[in-house]
Amino acid sequence: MVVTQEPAHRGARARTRAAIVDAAFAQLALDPSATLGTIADAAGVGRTTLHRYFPERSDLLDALLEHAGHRLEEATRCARPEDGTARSAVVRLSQEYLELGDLLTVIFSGTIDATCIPDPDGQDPILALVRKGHADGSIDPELTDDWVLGIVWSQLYNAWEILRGRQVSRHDVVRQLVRTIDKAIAA
Amino acid sequence: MVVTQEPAHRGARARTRAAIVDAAFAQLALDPSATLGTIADAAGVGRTTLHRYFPERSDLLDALLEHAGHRLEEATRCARPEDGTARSAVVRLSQEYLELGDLLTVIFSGTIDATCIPDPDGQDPILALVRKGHADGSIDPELTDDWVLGIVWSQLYNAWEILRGRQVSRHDVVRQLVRTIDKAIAA
DNA sequence: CCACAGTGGAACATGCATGTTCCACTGTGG
DNA sequence: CCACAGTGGAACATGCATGTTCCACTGTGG
Repeated sequence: MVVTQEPAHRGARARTRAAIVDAAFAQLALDPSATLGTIADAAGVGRTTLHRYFPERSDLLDALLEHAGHRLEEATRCARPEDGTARSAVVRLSQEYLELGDLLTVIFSGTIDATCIPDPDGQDPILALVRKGHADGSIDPELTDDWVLGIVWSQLYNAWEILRGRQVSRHDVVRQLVRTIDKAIAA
Repeated sequence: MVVTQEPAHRGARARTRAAIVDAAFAQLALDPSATLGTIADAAGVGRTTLHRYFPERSDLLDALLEHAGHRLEEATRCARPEDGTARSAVVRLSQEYLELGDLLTVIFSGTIDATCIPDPDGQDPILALVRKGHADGSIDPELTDDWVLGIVWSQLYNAWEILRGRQVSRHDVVRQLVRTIDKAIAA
């Protein structure tokens, strides 16, 4: 019975790879110029092993980009962007994205270029919602699409920074994030 | 007639120094790990000259910190933080700070540590205003001091990014910045 | 016109991150 | 128990940013 390509070592390789990717997000969120050695240490693997999975730094960054793309897609799906007013969808989307944690910081800091993450639909899901919100009148017409997009991302960044820095309850941060974005973009 | 310590070369030295500091803000805003060579080029001086003014990278960063402190103080003074409600003062302060340009990006990105910039009064002027706003009821009591502070900084960062990236009128950006912060922090 | 401040290029030492190669070790599936 | 995938350390080459030294050049104030 043929299962997959690499029946035996698939588990180990996948686990090591995931550990490196996770550690990379964590370390690059702390410092965008984090060393490969630092990342390897954080992942609990040798630097040699890291290079075995990602021969060059850019290969690792590519992997982060791809991983980020999947996570964003998934989060977008969870937020059910089609339901209710566009404004309420933007708020729901923000909550989902907050779950992405360090990934937000890495995207926002420009360490990986999120504009290279095309949705399956081919465009930024938040931007699409903002346009819809301007059309259906649920989002402040005095604010441009770009500006509203910026509000969402910068508040997400802000929320995550507060969440990981000080000892604040996740619940309080989510409440304030939702409240802030909703107030700011409301028509 | 004794004027100052260095009558002749004061002008030249001061000008070169200022050019380096300005270029450093510009380049570090583009990339926090910008090379000293890049900064020297941008300043239109040789790398040797840069090292003559700032023997080590950290000396340059120290100078940026000090310069930022003065600019922030000046901007704070211009905003007349004592006038009107604390909320209106926060909005005025934001407008003044936006004038600081790349300095905002450099502070916000953590390239220089702004928490090391103590006001003459010994504390962050925005934070002081936020506390006052919570006391006088002009700022949303559902949002913590830290959160409101974060809103202001992240929106300033956002505003400056939009202003320097795309070709948008300063006027439109200021209008949206003021509107966004005012709406978000209003009680 | 001369002295001197200010400058920039060339050449160098140094440290450090990156990337590679090789080898010994470990654990697990057959 | 054996074969082999997976691993990590050691040792090395390389590139690049940093920091230093030295010297020739420029411009300006006296």
